[in-house]
Amino acid sequence: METNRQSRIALSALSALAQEHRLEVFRLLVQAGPDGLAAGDIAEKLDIPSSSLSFHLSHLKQGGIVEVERQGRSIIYRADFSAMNGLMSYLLENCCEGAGCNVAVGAEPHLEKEC
Amino acid sequence: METNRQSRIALSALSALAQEHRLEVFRLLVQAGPDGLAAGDIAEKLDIPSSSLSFHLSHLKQGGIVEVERQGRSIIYRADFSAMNGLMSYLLENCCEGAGCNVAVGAEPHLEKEC
DNA sequence: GATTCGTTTCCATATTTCTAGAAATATCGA
DNA sequence: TCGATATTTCTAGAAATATGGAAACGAATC
Repeated sequence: METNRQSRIALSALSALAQEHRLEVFRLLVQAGPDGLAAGDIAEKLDIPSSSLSFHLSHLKQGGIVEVERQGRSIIYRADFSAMNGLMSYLLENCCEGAGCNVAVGAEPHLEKEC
Repeated sequence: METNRQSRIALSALSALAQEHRLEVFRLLVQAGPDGLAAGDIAEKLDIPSSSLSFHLSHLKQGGIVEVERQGRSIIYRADFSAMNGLMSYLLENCCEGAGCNVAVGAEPHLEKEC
């Protein structure tokens, strides 16, 4: 089984997102945008015990899809959009064997692409 | 914890992808395009025992990211690109609180979007 | 209707992941 | 330095997931 670097990265990003709490956290961070959110704010908004949240945040960090920065006593988490791009590219790599197919691909309906 | 329909769908798609074998299978199907691949072909290409592969294929089907069709004795699997679009939209919903931010989003570098 | 082929289901086992309280760590203000 | 605040690490038990051989199944062929 070939487990190259790229697939390990994609796998850890996907595993990071594939959990109820973490998916909620990530979407919250997407919505928060560049300002991000402190761990405590996330815990409060989603009503998750801090130790559980910390477990999940470290998964998201490990998965490379959030960025972390200490700010005083707080620790700020931010969604990493470029990692999302990378993940998508990997998933759709060599789509349709490079044949000029008409499969719609993109984040929004109007973002279609021949691949 | 709000577990609505959309988040359950996204979660099952993500869990489907978040496994080494299944990620490989999905990418193989993406590359195969609209023709898809028979279960046996996948098993052979990836060298996975048929019972294990069947377990994983049913996960991918359950996750809604592949389509299935019987064709004679074979069972053909195909990547479901529209499900991928839906997943992406959900993940990036209300990005940056609707503020005109400049976060790059899309499957490929040139597919950027203000969200 | 018996046989072969492709695939799935069943099963027990092995492994991974999740949970949250308690304790530890780091930062700040008085 | 002390106390309050914010967060992480440690822990072990519970729950979920992965594995692959054997048996069962359905569709085609003889």
